[in-house]
Amino acid sequence: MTPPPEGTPGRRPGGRSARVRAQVLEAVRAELGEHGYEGLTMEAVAARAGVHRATVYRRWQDVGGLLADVLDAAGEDDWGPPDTGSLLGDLTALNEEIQESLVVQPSVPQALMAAAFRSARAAEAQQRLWEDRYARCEAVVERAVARGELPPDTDARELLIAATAPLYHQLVLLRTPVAPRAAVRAATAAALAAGAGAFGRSERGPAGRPPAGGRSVPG
Amino acid sequence: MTPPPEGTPGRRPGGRSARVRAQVLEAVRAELGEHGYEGLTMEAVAARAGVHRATVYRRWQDVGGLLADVLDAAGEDDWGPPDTGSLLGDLTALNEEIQESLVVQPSVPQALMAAAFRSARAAEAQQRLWEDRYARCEAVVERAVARGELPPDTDARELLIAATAPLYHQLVLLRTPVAPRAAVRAATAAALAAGAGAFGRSERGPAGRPPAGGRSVPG
DNA sequence: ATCTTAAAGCAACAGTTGTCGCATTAGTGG
DNA sequence: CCACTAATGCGACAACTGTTGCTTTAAGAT
Repeated sequence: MTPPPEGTPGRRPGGRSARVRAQVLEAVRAELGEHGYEGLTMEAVAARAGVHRATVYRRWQDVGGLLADVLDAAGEDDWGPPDTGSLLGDLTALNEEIQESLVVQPSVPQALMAAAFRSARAAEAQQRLWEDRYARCEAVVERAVARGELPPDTDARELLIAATAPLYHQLVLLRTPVAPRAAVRAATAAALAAGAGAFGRSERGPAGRPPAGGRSVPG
Repeated sequence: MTPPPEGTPGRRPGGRSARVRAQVLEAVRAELGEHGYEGLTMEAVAARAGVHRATVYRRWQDVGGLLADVLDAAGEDDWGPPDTGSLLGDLTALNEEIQESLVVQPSVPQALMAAAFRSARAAEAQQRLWEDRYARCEAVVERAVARGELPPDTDARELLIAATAPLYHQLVLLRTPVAPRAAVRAATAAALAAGAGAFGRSERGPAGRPPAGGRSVPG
């Protein structure tokens, strides 16, 4: 979050302010990568950024503010979901990406989730990021529907959550090591349920129609 | 966690120590209920328990230690999963319990999960609690298998995680309001996938019936 | 170039947090 | 009832955290 709204007249988005912001955000990421969330202090960030403590406090208030800014910056990339040609392939690849980002130690995403518990501002930023990511992933479902792999009234969000939630649950909440094939397993289960109409938008459960096309599982 | 192992000779588990512990743990729960996790300070807990600050620091070290003790105490109850007579009913009822405990504000379970991010000791205690709860829930799957609702080689833990993860994901991580029928939806999807053999312990995916339609995925 | 003024630097300060040595209390065993 | 000592109470203290007023720097405009 850039405290001074960038467009306001009288502001100075150029030169130093921008430089300081970049230095500080970079320092935050570096500290997160080295010491994780617990090790993240305003003091260390300021020192690493080569900036005075008071400056960091004034612009970002607290650790939550710093992370909120990092989160917002993270949402500005051009990430898109994998496109492998099949629903199961897409979901599996997506899960593998998720798994990879969560198992590295220390994991920046993990740290950001932790931060969301401590700071309301970080929580809001985190929510925006989730929303953005899941929205982009809806393309996966739309393609599957277009291919005839899924019923047209499939609730994309619900399917995506069902597919990805187990990995987050185990790696973030349960903190359990996951089996190597966990990504495929979760993707398979979700795809299977979706094919059977479990995520139809109509209030009725699994539709009466037979699961359309698509092999349900790889070899 | 009770720092002095209860059985050690020379210790004094009776009278005052036990009383102080009870007062402090009760104070922690009360503070959690009133101010949530962020509002939980050693100072406030000590004051509420009518105990000196130094005592709390000495016995529990930090906030994480306090919550670890609360978590361990929580695992000593006689909770068991619902038994409704069907797999879908059990999973749905379970999800509704979960949902209920997570939506009340402030939610003690949420606070405990938040704590697990901050303190290694709390994280370990949390892990023990999860393990205990999921282990107890395996009864649900065993009953379903006995009824013939599920293939005998169903991996109970995987099924349970698939069924419950979406709710945790939305309520804890995404912090999104969930549809009233979310509990049933997630339970249905998991039960459906499980019935099709998606959680079989053999390495092959869904077993039993051939993939419906048999059409190959374009790609 | 020069002026104006956001924004950063600086240092002193108050509030909070965690630690420590010592005095006091109260279980426990004789 | 008494002696022993683990555990708590107490208060002083250092370290850390965040705030504030003032000074200095440098971006942007004339």
